[in-house]
Amino acid sequence: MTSIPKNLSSLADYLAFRSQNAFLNLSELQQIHCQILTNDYFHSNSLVTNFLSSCFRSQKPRYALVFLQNLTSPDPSLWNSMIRVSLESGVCPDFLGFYSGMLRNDVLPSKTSFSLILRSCAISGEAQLGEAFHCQIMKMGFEYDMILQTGLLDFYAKVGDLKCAKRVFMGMPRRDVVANNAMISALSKHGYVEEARNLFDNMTERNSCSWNSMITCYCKLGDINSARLMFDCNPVKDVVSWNAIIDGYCKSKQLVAAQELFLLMGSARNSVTWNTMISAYVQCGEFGTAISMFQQMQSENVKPTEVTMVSLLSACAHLGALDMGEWIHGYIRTKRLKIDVVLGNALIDMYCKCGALEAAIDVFHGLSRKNIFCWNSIIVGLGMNGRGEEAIAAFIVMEKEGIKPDGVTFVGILSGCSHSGLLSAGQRYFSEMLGVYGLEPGVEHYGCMVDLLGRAGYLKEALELIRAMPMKPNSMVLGSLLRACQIHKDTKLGEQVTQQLLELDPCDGGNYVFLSNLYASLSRWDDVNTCRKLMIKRGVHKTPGCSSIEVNNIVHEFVAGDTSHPQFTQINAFLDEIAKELKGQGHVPNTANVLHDIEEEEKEGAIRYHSERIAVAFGLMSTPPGKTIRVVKNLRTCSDCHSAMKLISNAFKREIIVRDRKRFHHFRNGSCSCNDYW
DNA sequence: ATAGGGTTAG
Repeated sequence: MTSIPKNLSSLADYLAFRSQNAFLNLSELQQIHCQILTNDYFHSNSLVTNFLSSCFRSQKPRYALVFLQNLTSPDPSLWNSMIRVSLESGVCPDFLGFYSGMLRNDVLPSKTSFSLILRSCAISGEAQLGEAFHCQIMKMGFEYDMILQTGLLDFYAKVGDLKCAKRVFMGMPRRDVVANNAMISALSKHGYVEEARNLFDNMTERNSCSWNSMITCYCKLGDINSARLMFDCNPVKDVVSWNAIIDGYCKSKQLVAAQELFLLMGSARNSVTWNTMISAYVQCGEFGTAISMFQQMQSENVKPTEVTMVSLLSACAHLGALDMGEWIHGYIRTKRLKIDVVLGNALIDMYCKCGALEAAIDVFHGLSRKNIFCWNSIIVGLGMNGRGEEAIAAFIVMEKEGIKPDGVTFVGILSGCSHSGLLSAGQRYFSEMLGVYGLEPGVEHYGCMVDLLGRAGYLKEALELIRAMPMKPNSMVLGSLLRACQIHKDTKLGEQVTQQLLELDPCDGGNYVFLSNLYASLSRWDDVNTCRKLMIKRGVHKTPGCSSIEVNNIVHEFVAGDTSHPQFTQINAFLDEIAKELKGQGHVPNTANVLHDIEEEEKEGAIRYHSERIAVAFGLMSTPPGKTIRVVKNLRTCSDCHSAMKLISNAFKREIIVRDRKRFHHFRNGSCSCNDYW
């Protein structure tokens, strides 16, 4: 390491260089601190600002506070720099700490200090705190100038307090473009397009931001045509205008139009443009396209950001692509991207949905701040993976930390109880929702309860609950009941429910298959035929079962009956070998039996097994012994495959994790984490 | 001052 320069200008250069390329450790920060103090630092505000910013970039914001507390100057400008730096860095904007630090050190906050603090409150959504500061500003008797007023206006606009925003706006003696623009965005946030448009039309001066605000305003309302008109009329188009209209097309599901504009932009695209497109593809389920867009983005030297990572992680979560998810996590670390609540949540969700619970828990504990999303993701994830008790334990800790649960939290808790068979706990939490937490149960919570009761065999109670519901049952609720009928072999009720379900959701192929299987189990072949014909008549197709497995960073997909995999012959031979092995262990295959599986796949061509079995066979033959096999399936796994998997996990001494449509099965040593209860 | 991101039951 080179020694730290002594004179001010080379110290500044050194600092800029070091802090950009590496984390500064504490001793290096201390040495630089000493150098600054031995120099005439009062005349080098920019150097100090640079130093403070280095502290933040090196993730040692507390050292910045140490630095400031050693100053004796009553001048608030360095403190203001600190707040500004903290705002820019986005790491723990502890503006409240800085404010009290100023007071503790007898530094009188200036008007600028308050403006900055208001911005911090606006960005972090601290509505109450910001209002308190507003009162403080009035008490201190500051003269209201444009900057302060615009700050207040922006604060109220950002926290969504339209009334106060209007009051500040009206009270302004003069309104410049900035103020008008802030007001437009406040109005647009509440959907008042006409008022916003009025203001816009009456403005004497408009800049690109004014136009862009109107574009997003129309986009938010779904009026893409008016948005496009604004875009076309905008004489000062910039990247933001393009990005806004592209996002507008994406949000209204017109990806072709979005792609067209995207291509037109050429090299004018920035990272936001790419992120917009990538997230749009992820949201449409076109994960492959999203990933190749990411590669293209890199080849065009546009820096991926935290937002890019969030979208990609979401794609991994859907695909169950753990290897790629881990690669992204590594990328985040090497590029030192900031793991904030949103990115943290995306990581937690990805690991949970890939069945890597320990990794999810590690990320969760590593977050310095956790919001309701993070808690919900870990609670839902634990429940989904059959760890209901731990989900409840997490819920209890969450409460202790003062985070208020919401509807999603209860979906996680209740479904977790259901997956783990915790009947009484589930019932208790359901009743506490309204009684203790003041949350009105929604149809999704009733759905969870029907599932919980039904699985435990309380079919009558489940039916009563559906009758007593304040809303109409949807297909999820009836589907839960149906599943319970199937498990507990109540064919009579099952038939009734299926009929209802068919009326409610005539396009869901799974329902027809269930009904057909139900009739078959009663040997009512005429009804089986009628049902099949009805399916054909209505043009309903059953989603084919599809399982994927990631081997050496390549996702292999298997569909029953599809022989296109290059190693088809070897896989098929290996499947026979497995079947022999299973037979030796006393497993009686029941694939010829159409009785009990809602979503049994067609047994076509040369492949006689469900897709998950093929994927597992491929995994066994192409990965080293002892490696965990992870398979993702789009439908629910059938009971025959389920019992086969248990035996395979034992015979081949492998942990097999199958994520089916609804939950995880962790097969190990001949048993499954779901306790055969799914 | 304007653009891009996350959790939900069968």
